[in-house]
Amino acid sequence: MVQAIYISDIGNHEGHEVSLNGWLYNKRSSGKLHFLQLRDGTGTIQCVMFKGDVSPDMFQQADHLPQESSLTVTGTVRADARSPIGFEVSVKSLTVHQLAHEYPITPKEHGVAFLLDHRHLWLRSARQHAILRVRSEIIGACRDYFDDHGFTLLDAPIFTPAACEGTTTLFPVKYFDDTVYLTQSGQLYMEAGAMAFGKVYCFGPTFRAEKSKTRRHLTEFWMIEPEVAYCDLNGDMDLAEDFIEYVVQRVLTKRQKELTALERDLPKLANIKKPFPRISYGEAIELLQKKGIDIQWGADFGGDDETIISESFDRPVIIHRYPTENKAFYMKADPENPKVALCMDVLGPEGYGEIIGGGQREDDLALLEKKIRDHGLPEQAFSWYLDLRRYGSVPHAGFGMGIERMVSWLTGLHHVREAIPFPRMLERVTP
RNA sequence: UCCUCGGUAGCUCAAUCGGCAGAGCAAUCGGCUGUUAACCGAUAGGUUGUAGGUUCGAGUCCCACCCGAGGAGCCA
Repeated sequence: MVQAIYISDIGNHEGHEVSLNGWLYNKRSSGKLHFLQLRDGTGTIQCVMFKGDVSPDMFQQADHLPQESSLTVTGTVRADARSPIGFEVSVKSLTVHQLAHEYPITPKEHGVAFLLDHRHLWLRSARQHAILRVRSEIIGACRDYFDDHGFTLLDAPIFTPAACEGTTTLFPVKYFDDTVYLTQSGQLYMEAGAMAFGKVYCFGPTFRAEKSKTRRHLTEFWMIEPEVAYCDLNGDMDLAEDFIEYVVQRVLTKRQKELTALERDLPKLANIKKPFPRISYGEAIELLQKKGIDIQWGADFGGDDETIISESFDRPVIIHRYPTENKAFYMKADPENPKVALCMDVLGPEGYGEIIGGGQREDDLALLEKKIRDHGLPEQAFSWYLDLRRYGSVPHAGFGMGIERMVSWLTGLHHVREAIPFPRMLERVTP
């Protein structure tokens, strides 16, 4: 019995006969030989079949293999300087598991709409493969970071009774005779967790029913949210900075092959090291004004404004202390200047926009009650949350990081839709 | 929700002023002993998003709707 191996492991089998289980990625023919590009999920390798080496039937069959047919190829591993991976397989026999129907995604150009309609097949292409392996590494790095720094994973619920922030649109779900909503953040639950465990994080899907139609938005995305008791805004920024540095450097080390395949500028990522520049909202406004932008204190940053700010630095920039007005009710006002909140955003470089948003939470019961009233929120729905301020309230802080935006930044994507296996967007929920 | 652009063969696109519906790739058949999005020859492939209207004649002009892409606002 010939040993079945993965293509990623091919280098350990030079000169030996092996079997490869996979799918036909592409095929070329030259009369008396066939070049079969076989992929198995770990890589792609060229399998060369000479007419004299196999039966006439097998050679004829190999000439009529549709793209993505499932195959087992048996042959001898041979070093070859012409191969991009250094090896080829000289085919001795071929088993066809299924002759694929005509495959819609050809090795030519396709439009985005067509590819998204065939997302379940698009995942097989080399570029998508590289992106999603980087995503997998990013998620692994995020979890390892928090696990190794004393955090406890505490899963937040997906069904929630009310808005976390009131302003953002939620997806209603029929829940027996009631209506509940798909979560838009696990934060409030993480605050409960921080009071119980000290340091916690959650990682799960998040839903926003905003009718956003931009390269940075999905209606369903994955967010990782740490929350730390006895932590202030500065501690929160320290955590975000250390966390991002770890994730970026780890992906750079372990997924260099994928990043190179995606033609990512590696030195730019290697440069992502602590400390990150930290500027206040007010300083960001001044920076924009100096660049000739007509913007006044109190205004929100638009996408273009964020890009201008982030392109002024060679690494992520932390912007802190935004105006309290228009910010979520749970954000703590700065005791030294109540017009601003102890919150922060981390903007990715190269115009990638907001990667992280977070800050210090309001820990005073009376102030929090007042803010809930001022925001017109149903006090009853937040009574459990207010308990956290009744029973041993302490300063605490946290943040949320959008996984897809991180993936987009690190892989250099133009749109977050490629950063998740099956994107959900306005007007697109299939496949 | 608003603004802009688009919808023609399975895919990517062309079709001049309103005048015969076209090409490349994929498919099918044939050729080639080193191809790298292989190449060469041939065959087949169409309700031009939908429904109205103008016209001798509409892929092309007008109206409505559907779908998609890009951007804005909002956010991670």
